[in-house]
Amino acid sequence: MTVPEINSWQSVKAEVMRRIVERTWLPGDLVPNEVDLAEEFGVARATVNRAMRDLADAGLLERRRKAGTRVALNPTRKATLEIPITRLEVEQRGAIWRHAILERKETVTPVVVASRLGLPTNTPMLHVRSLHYANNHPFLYEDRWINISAVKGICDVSFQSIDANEWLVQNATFTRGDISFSAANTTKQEAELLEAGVGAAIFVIDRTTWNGDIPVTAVRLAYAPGYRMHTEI
Amino acid sequence: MTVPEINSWQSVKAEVMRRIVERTWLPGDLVPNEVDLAEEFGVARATVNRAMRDLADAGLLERRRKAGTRVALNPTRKATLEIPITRLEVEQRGAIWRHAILERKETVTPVVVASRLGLPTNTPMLHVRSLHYANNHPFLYEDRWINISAVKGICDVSFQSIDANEWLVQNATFTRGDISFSAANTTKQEAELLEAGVGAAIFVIDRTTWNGDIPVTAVRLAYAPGYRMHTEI
DNA sequence: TAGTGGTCTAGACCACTGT
DNA sequence: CAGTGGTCTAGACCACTAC
Repeated sequence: MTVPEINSWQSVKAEVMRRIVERTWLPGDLVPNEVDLAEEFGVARATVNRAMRDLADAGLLERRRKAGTRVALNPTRKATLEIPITRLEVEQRGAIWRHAILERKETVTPVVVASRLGLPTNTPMLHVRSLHYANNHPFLYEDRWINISAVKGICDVSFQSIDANEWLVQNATFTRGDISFSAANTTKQEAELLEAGVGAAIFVIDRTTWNGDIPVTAVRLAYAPGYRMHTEI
Repeated sequence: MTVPEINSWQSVKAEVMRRIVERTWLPGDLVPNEVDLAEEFGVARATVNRAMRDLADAGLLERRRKAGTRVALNPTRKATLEIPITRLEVEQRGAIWRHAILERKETVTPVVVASRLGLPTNTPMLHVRSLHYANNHPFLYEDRWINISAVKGICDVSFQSIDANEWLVQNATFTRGDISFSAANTTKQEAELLEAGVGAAIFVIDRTTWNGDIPVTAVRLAYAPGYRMHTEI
């Protein structure tokens, strides 16, 4: 027998995947329950469970109590994106990172930001605009609003030597966030800052984060033209 | 006692998260090992393990054998993106989906596609270009190359009533894929197809998938202006 | 109401890696 | 070498839900 032995949850996962890929189990099919699979593979049910849960998380299986486990009809594959700190992202590309503060002002929430964060319009906020460079070329334009009362000590930070994202990540943990990705044409201002043509297509990330129910920060990240976000599934 | 009882991996996770958020454990700190936490919380070690593994997956903890578990210094939060089937994505927005095939041709691999897939340039491929509509407005322009020998029966499918992505998803499972997201200015052709201005910023997804080591398909998805991809973390 | 997945436990052994 | 996380087991009870 040259058949790989099944004795770990990873090998169970591989075998189940093989059956899906080779169409032994077709999309929509009900697959055997955990007890039967455990017996067939000669492992404990917990081991089968770990493998099946993993595959369900990946979107290849759909599981429901009592109804059992089915091969996903529309395997909505899930891709995991890492949201890195800009400095590290730049450095990982072998470039030298630096950043410059364009503006840093304590003010109250403008309407558009207030509604996005669910805050009253007179909430005191810190508004920081900055530009990140890779090897002295503009890399990212960051426009950030920070809820002062949610982040202790924020007013004493100059952000000259550390960027807002990195400081916040280390000093203001958040529990949940909202991210959207889109494409936009540069405005005149953005074009100048990013040293790009007016109207050039740029990749934009809008992110809002909360700590429990308290809004922490809302930020718009506009990447210089040519930026790609990459992942594997 | 108004303290929430700790008796499940979710409650362990919540308590550990609370300590991170409230800065009882600071970024970079070594946290107690699983045995100690299990004793403190009055649960089994497997339960603690499940919670800690979950937090490590989410990027809040860094774990290494022997070295122990630390609060992540740079919590690279991971966002999970669902890559849906276009028809479902359109229908979920309450719009009516339809699609049109612009071109469908069996040919050999052009150099640029061959190198991306790692195939010789004379490999027989199916080239499909199509346009997806939401409520009769252009929604997505899809330019796809399919490795004929990797997908049995592909040549008999007309893609008139079902789109290529959906057919492939159900008939040609893949084991891994490569996705990148970027922004681009429309070309003249794309602008006409998507009924947008020339140079409008569009959101682009490039995806390549393999089944084991065999390349299956490479596709470029160009979304009409205004498209946003959204997720939560 | 019964079948299925979800989870917990207590104990064990293993794999990796810092010292 | 020894400490830590990674995983497996056997058994148990629970939660959800299709029927």
